[in-house]
Amino acid sequence: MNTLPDLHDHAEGGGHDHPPVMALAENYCRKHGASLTPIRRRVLAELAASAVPLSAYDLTSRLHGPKKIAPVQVYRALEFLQEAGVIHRLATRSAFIACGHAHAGGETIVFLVCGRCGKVEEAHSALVERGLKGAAVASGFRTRHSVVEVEGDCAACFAKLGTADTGAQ
Amino acid sequence: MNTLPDLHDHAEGGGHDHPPVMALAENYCRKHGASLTPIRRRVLAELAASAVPLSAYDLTSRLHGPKKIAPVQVYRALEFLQEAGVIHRLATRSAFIACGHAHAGGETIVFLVCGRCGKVEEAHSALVERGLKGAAVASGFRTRHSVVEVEGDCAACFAKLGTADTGAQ
DNA sequence: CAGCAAATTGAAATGTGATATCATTCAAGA
DNA sequence: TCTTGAATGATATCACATTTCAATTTGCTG
Repeated sequence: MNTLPDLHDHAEGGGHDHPPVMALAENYCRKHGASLTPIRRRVLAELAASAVPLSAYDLTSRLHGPKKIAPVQVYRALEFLQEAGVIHRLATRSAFIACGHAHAGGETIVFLVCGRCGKVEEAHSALVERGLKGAAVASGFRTRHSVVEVEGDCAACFAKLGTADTGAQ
Repeated sequence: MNTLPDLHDHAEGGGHDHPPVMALAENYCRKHGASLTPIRRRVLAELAASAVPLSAYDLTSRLHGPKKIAPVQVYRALEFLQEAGVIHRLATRSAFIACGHAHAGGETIVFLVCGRCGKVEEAHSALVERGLKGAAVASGFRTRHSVVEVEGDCAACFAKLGTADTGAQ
């Protein structure tokens, strides 16, 4: 029931050992002659281990171990990881999530963001793609990329709510 | 050619005298026993007169006349105007635009944001609505609201580009 | 190995976006 | 007039992001 096509959870199977997104990152590095340096690896690992999006400053505090890490360093890692396609930034939250799925280039991702527990799942929708394309064409607009973020209650949180407050509107 | 249905420009017809959005705001105030105070009016007027989205701090600097206005006051005005539905916030820009169209409640707006000139137009798409609804239903997600922002080149900027850089990918 | 260039990291400061708190002013109604 | 609620003014602070430049590491290439 939770394995519908085109719908992915961000819990990474609860794995905090070596989640698939790590392999994706390593592949990217191999292909591009880049390197998954300690900072980048740690940032990605924290994101992959988190059930919810983390802000750059969340990451900064989680990463201060023996050596102190400044925000700018976290931002640099985040930039790299975004280019590698293994993390996404949620504009509505100013926060980041790891993403273990390989994305076809240019495909628009629909982020379903739970306003209660903060969890995010990704979805794809051919209808949304076509709708966005249509809107762009209608105005002669040349799309570079699209941001689609839906805020609401995830299934789990919705179920936890009493029937009060849930029905109307 | 530029009057296709469901497609609106934000130039407000170049009007900086008494754009339609002012009338909308006044209507809202009448209906809600609220008042379009000087600060609110000035913020809205600046937004209505601007061809591009303005940040809260853009507005703050434009508004400091005889009396100095602090950011928090601008944010309060922005909050009020958002509730009135006469301005929108662009999450991808952290900036605000005035909007002279009456929006049906709950309708998702597609913002087409030009990365070159900064201008924004609004569009609506039944396909996008249906796609988002479908994605939500597939995951048992209860939508509160959706953010859809498309970044690219508007028709005018696209036309200005040489054929170089414009064709492929 | 020496020397160089490019990539990465470290460090400090600053810029930008948004909110919290509390005191003051102002307008409308009892 | 008194009171009350809305709006404003002022200050501080939090949160998010970038600029700048120096130091270090890495991987060649001679």
